[in-house]
Amino acid sequence: MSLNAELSELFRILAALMDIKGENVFKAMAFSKVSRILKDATIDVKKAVEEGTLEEIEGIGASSRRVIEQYVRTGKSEDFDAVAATVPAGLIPMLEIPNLGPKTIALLWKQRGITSIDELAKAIDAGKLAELPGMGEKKIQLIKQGLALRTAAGKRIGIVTALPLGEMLAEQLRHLSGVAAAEVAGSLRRRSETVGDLDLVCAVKKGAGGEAVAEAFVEFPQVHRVQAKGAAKVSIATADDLQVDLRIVPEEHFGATLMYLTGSKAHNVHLRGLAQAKKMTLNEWGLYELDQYEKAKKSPGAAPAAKPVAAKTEREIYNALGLKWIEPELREDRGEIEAAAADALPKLIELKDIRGDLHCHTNASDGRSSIEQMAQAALDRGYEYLAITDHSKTQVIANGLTAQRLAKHAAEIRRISSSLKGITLLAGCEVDILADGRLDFEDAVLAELDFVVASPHVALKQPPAKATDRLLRAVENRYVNVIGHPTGRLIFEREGLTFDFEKVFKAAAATGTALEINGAYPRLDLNDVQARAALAAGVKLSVDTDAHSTEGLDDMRIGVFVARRAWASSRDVINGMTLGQLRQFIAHKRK
DNA sequence: GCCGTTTTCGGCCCGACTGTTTTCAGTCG
Repeated sequence: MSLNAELSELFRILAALMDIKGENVFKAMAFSKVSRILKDATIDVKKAVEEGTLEEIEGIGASSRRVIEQYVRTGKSEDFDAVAATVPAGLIPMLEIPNLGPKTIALLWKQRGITSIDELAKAIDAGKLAELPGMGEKKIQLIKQGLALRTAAGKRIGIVTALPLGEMLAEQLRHLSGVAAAEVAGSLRRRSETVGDLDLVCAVKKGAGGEAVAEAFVEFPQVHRVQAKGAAKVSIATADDLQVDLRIVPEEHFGATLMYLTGSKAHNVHLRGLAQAKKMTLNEWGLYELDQYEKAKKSPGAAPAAKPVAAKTEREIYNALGLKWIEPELREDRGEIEAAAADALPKLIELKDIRGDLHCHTNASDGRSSIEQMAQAALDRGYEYLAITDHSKTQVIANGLTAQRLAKHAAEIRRISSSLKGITLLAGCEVDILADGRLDFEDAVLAELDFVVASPHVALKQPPAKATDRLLRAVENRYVNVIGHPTGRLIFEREGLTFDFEKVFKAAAATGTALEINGAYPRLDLNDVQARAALAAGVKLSVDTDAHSTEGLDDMRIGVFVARRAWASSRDVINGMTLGQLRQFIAHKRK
């Protein structure tokens, strides 16, 4: 775990301890914020401490700074240890149990001496929870249910699984009578690489009731269990124990609810702060003048009886707050609100800006489709070019090409390319970056190719210093145009390489080497935060699919989501270039 | 704990739903 990650975890636990201790909730929120800041940070915390730049970071105050500084120097924090000594460590994981929160955990601890999940389970079975204040039979059953669910609840699913499900549910909602609009919201709308649950927003037309939609929704075939059902909100679980939350609102409030449910939480909190500064209040019903809102009559599930400043569309609400509309992918409170206020948001890349795919395989190595089939599929997707980049010889398991086979393959690619209209094939290779940074082919072999992707496939657990040298060596090779899936991580499966990002980004920018956003799930490598830091260092990105079949080319959509979350414009991405520009990019490095 | 053209003290985002409650606390997002 990196130092940033360790500290982020430390503050996450510190916030949890505050919650359980029943400290001021804002204290816990403050620590949570520090945890999030450290998780998102692409800065090197150690360096920030050494250079004294920690205090420039908003949200990190004197107390947190003291903890960070001591931890960086000594690997521990006395402040943290002092708090941790007062609360049993076993209580922290209990916070992950659905339906069980900090107040109840503290109650169980103080009144029944329960200090771990195991003890909780035993206490329930022994009937020891009865007669606690506020603890009825239903509540005990809820906690029991939560215990049974906890493994599933902590499980996140990938965007490639969640997106089709979410889009299908939204489409089913749109077909219900009285429904004006339905959209996916939540982290899925922000295109996070994984999601913990699904959020949907449904707008009903005037005169139509939310009850009917709620009733119809719980009858959808995907619904396995209903957890809560009101006229404004329904929570269900699918057969796979994925939670789906639906909000139902009158259409004139659709934008406010969509915005609220899209989040992120940090983004929303920041916006509500802005609203307050303007003597307004922002909630899922809309943006209201504070004095009018306070006077207005309110009842659960119904819009407050006040005229909102804005509510119908997201754009109106952002504008009323003095902001440009913010793309959902940016809503992480990573500077997008400040940028929106300054009209300095990037024009995010879109799928239609992509002119070609620069990393794919054919049946010459481990792909399933032929050169012709891949070329036709690329043409069908409107591409101007396609680089065919089969594996190099070390990838025996992937039927990697020897230099001899590669030369023949390249000739074949060029022959087919010259017979095609509307698309150019680039004869390339995905050459292995060996553990020591040597490439799997000599320069003389690479020099014969039009395009080279160099990727690490093995030795993905080597120490950071070695990994840094390894990648730098590949970056500095004049024939290497893209570093493919630079870390080699696989979501949920392996962490991949850690290396000195700053150093590698700097070298990539200086040499004219692009870094890949590999759109093949579960790679998504670089990830959003890394890719954004690369862009900030002046690096170009290459958004590719690593397709092993014609259908694999469709993963470009996912790759573009990651690029958008990295704040990338089309000009930041080499396969947003025309073929002529791309050839210049390649030639420039070879000079 | 953090922050400041509204504040160095006193605020800090806000509502829906459930359960145990006779008016609210806890959890969730």
